[in-house]
Amino acid sequence: MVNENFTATEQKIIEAAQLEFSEKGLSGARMQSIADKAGINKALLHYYYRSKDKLFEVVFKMLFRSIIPRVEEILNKEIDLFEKIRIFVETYINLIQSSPQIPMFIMHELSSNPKRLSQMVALAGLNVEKSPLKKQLDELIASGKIRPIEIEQLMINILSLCIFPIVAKPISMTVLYNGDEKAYQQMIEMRKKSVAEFVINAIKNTDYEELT
Amino acid sequence: MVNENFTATEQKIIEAAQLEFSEKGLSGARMQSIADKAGINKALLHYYYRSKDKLFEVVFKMLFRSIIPRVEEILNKEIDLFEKIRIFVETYINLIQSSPQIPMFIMHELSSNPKRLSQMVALAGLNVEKSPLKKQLDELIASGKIRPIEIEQLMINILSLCIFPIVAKPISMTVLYNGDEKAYQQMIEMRKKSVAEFVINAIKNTDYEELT
DNA sequence: ATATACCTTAACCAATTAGTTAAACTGACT
DNA sequence: AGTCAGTTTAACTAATTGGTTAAGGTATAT
Repeated sequence: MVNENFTATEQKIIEAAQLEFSEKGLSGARMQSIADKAGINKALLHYYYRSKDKLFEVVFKMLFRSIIPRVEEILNKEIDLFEKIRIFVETYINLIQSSPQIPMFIMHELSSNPKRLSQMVALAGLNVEKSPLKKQLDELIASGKIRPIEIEQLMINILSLCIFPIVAKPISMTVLYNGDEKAYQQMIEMRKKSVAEFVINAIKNTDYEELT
Repeated sequence: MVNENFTATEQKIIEAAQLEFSEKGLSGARMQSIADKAGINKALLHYYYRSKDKLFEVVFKMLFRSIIPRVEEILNKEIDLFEKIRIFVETYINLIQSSPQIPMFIMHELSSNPKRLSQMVALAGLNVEKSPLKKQLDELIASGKIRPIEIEQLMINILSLCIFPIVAKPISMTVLYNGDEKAYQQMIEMRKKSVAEFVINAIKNTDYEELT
């Protein structure tokens, strides 16, 4: 996850910081605690990253930059849309599951400081309107194979279904499963397949076969 | 929103605190800032609520208790499932839209302190498995009108689709709409109808009419 | 060998901030 | 007139915490 001409110590720091920031947020995080987690001392921590804010900036940008390419790669692949949705959902849920605090971290900090994002998006060069995915989607709609839907709505629907249940783990686990961790994990596991089918059914045009 | 044998000052405090906690989280919130927002002074703030933690507890519980009953009410109504989904989605998105920081607030604080929730759920007496909604859903599945789906999965899907786009406003607005606030608002507006149709299409059994 | 980059210890400063206290004011109710 | 809850002002404390500094340790490379 962490790489890119970083020394071992820098890596330890970044990982520790990522964990601490995810758990506590920017204001809740403690430099001492980050140092402890990284197995170093506060002086060294400041030796590498002048201030908490600078460190935060680095961690945040790195995370963001590590996610976007993976998403784009799948979305612009030249495969059948339904297959693409299946692969995306499975890959993405796995990704979030492997570091479940990250979406919360990103969302929370962006929500208290929205400016942070704009530069990064510009930097990442994202543009949904001009993506191959949009073209693919529009063709399928034109041919009547799927119901009309805007690409933005489809994307946000898929992302919602993947991210929310994991970000809101305490809520879903407690409210839906009375705190049963296993039942919750089982649900997430099922979702790696079921979310894609849910989405596909939602957009598939059922009149199509008759029309052909 | 705030009520329940509170004096005017208490109400002002609660409202101010809710706002501050939502924006900044527990650790980021400042008692002085809450006092300012409430138009009172710090001494009086502490006069009413001994400590930041106590105040937080009160605000948090209140919010939680104000949401659950509204959700339950709709879900247990005796109306057609599809109609119920339509009403729920519209009502719920409106609810979140009117105080968009609240879900983030709840999610973030639960995520850094999951224990908080268990008591509250017990207190609210929620039980999805025994809800009228589950009975209704199972009957429709048995009759073949809708595809098999667990009530937990359906619920989390609906909640995801309603909550996430609003909680993740900075992300969706920036990434999907290049920061265009109006386009974003328009999307949310559309979702009040489209999410329900999306869900209904996803679960509706298309073979049903032929079978009848 | 000595310079240089990395690292530790430990003490320290300055700022922020939760929470307290005391003294005084206000207005309603008795 | 007097009591009392609610309120203000302002000064204070005690703790936390971000950040600094100085002195010294260790390795590797030149």
